[in-house]
Amino acid sequence: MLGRLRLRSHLRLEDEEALVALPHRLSALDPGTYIVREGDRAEECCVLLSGFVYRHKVVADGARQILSVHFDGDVIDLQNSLLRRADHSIQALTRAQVALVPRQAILDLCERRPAIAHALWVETLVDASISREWIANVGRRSARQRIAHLLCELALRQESIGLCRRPSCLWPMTQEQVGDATGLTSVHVNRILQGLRADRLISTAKRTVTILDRTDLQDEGDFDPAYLHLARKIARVETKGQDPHYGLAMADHY
Amino acid sequence: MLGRLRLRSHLRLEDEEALVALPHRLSALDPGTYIVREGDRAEECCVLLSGFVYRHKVVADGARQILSVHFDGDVIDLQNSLLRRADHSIQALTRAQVALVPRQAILDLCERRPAIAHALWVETLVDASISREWIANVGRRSARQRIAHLLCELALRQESIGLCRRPSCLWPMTQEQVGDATGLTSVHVNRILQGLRADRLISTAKRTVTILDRTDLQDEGDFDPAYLHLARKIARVETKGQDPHYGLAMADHY
DNA sequence: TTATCTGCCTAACGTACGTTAGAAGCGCTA
DNA sequence: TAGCGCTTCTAACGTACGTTAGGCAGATAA
Repeated sequence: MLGRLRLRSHLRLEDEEALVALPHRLSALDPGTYIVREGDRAEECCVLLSGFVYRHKVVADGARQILSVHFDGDVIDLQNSLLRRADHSIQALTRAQVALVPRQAILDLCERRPAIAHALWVETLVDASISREWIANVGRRSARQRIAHLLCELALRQESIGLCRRPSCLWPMTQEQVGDATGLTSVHVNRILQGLRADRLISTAKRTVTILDRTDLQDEGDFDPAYLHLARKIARVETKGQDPHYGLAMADHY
Repeated sequence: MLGRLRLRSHLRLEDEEALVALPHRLSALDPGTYIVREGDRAEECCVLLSGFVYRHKVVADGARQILSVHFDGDVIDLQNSLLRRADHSIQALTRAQVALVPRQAILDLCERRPAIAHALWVETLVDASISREWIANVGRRSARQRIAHLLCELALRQESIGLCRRPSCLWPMTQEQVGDATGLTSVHVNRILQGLRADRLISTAKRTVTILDRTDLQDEGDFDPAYLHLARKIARVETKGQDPHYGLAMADHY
């Protein structure tokens, strides 16, 4: 189960056993629960087993900025646990299950097994790459582009781990949360989403989006998946429009 | 000289010698020169010895978003060289000197010396932390806050490595570049800078800013230096208002 | 000196967003 | 079935920005 932390680096030896053997405790979280609060000194590192969580910061006037959204298998706070003082909060978006690993255990493991250190490092680099794309998204794109881009990212990331099947994906965010992720207000998010629906780009059902025209939506959102550093295989599948369980990722980096 | 890559992690043993011994070649760059272009497959990793560089992305309509600004001692593309395919460009802002290290040499060194791997990892984590702060800056703060925040960040980071002395710091960016970093237009940047000058918060001379009231500017910009993960020593000096050469950093994470 | 460039600055005008406030719908629970 | 809370949606109005289009000053060069 913990092995599901699916390190994407396919440098997988019997290092995997060492990972599964890490001491940890499981925890189930209700929506809205804080996993880490800005300013905390984290002693444990958190691996997300199921559900959605997001990171966020709060600025001067109380406005919130969502920094990233995570789901099954993501290691969600290497950042906070290695740098010690958390510079942002992490909160459950849906009901979620996490495994908490003592940070020292991870550090020791990294020291003993360079391959694992490398794999985790790569995870944080991809995470940073996504952050950079978000800077560009929020800084230089129109509201419609921002939301289309976010939709494409979440859909593709979910597909890459087999969390959803092709035209549809999970979309547990409220419009207010979408606004917090894109630097908009919920009112404006509503306007834009209606526009995307009217233009037959997406349709929404309860906690789910269906992307009616992938190519068009990617164009609308100026979305180029390169920044996700997914495997070539995924990219190929994408163009062929098949519908398997993907279950792999990350081949670009070696 | 290369030893100046001053890894901030003060976990410094004779690992330092191994770092200095890395094979590398030096290169001098004119302003505007590209070090890496989005989409490149980088074979070398770049350490900035002197001068300013910035990372950026270009979005659909040709607008540019600056993602970060770097100066002396920063390792500026671990990201691009470890993930192989560059997801953003890196460009010289001023005349600059860089050392180029073959990426394989770095990987080998990391494998042999976990302490170095750890130190570099921490660098990338701090880099990611700064990116997250920029998301919040660009997504949820007003134009005035964004610019004040950027000023505070660059000033403090320069001080932390002894690049400038207290009230003033280097400011080699044009107003257009400030706009590209904050998601604004150069016209509006000009308006805001004039406002900050009128309010006696800053004054500018050629390629230099003087921060007339640090506390006020930090308040204006909603700036809390925690996300830079600098040493406690710096934070202390800051409140006492002394004026030494700082020359250290990064103590939070162990 | 004039020429050219780049960066700074100004002004008039336009608009993609935000703000406020509330209604309508949808699931809970009782 | 009523009641509650949350989310979606609507509408009128306001504004912090962007856009366009220059003019001006300081550098560098011929």
